[in-house]
Amino acid sequence: MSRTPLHPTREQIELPMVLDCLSDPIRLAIVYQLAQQERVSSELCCGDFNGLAGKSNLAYHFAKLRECGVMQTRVAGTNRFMRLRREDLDARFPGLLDAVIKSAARDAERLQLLPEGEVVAAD
Amino acid sequence: MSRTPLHPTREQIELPMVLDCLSDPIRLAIVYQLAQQERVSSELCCGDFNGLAGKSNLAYHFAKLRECGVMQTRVAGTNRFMRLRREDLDARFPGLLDAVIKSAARDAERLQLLPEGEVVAAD
DNA sequence: CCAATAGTTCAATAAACGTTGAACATAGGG
DNA sequence: CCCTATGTTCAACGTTTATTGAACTATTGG
Repeated sequence: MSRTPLHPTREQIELPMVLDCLSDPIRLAIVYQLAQQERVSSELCCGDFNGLAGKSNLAYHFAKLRECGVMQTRVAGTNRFMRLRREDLDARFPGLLDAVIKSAARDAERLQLLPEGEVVAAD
Repeated sequence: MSRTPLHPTREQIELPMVLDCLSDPIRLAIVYQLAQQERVSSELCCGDFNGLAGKSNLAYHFAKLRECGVMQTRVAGTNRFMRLRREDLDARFPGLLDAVIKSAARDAERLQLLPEGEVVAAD
């Protein structure tokens, strides 16, 4: 349980897999929160998403996001820190991630993107 | 079988549904071919996609693309003509469709986007 | 060393999905 | 009016998916 898990190389990232990842509401919320976090260039760990679903369900979605190349996991002690693979995604699919995040942000309430009554500063 | 089928309004189009639509290789290929056709501002009918899958399978995917608001179907005689709902999609999710189409175009071979050995002129 | 914390893995379940072929509906041409 | 071409609908199927709780692993702090 200790080694950092496997991630696909940039070239192995496939468009349909990424779109499928982003099409799930829970995974979209995870990605959205990771994107918010990019602004302060820091990472989030599993526990930060506990509002979205149960632990084992989250682990399932994390694995999918990892396997599809959407995010990266770094192991540190008992924590896993994750971040978007922004560079790789932008290189493979220019403009895609931004379009998805922006579209999601517009529909944030409808999509229940934030766990509790969290508020995000406007751009 | 004669009336033009139901389509969601622009506002009813949901991001996760659209992403899910585009995440299926056959549907992505359909959308890709429709996007190519936009250049000559004309439509395609069901038969034009026969290279991608069997008829009933295609009908299934067409229905999904319609229900999710990705494309529109117009009935004319024994034919159904379809086109992308470009304006609606661009209004709801700016830049998304273009990013997907462009990314798909880059990986056209890998994704087997064109039925037979078809060739598309470069941009 | 023990207990608590942080996550993963596994097995089980129900629902959704993609694919198939057969039957059906409709319109148009001889 | 029939025959054909074009698509849709339906039932069946096997597969994949998301979700759950329980068991497990690993690390840290006392």
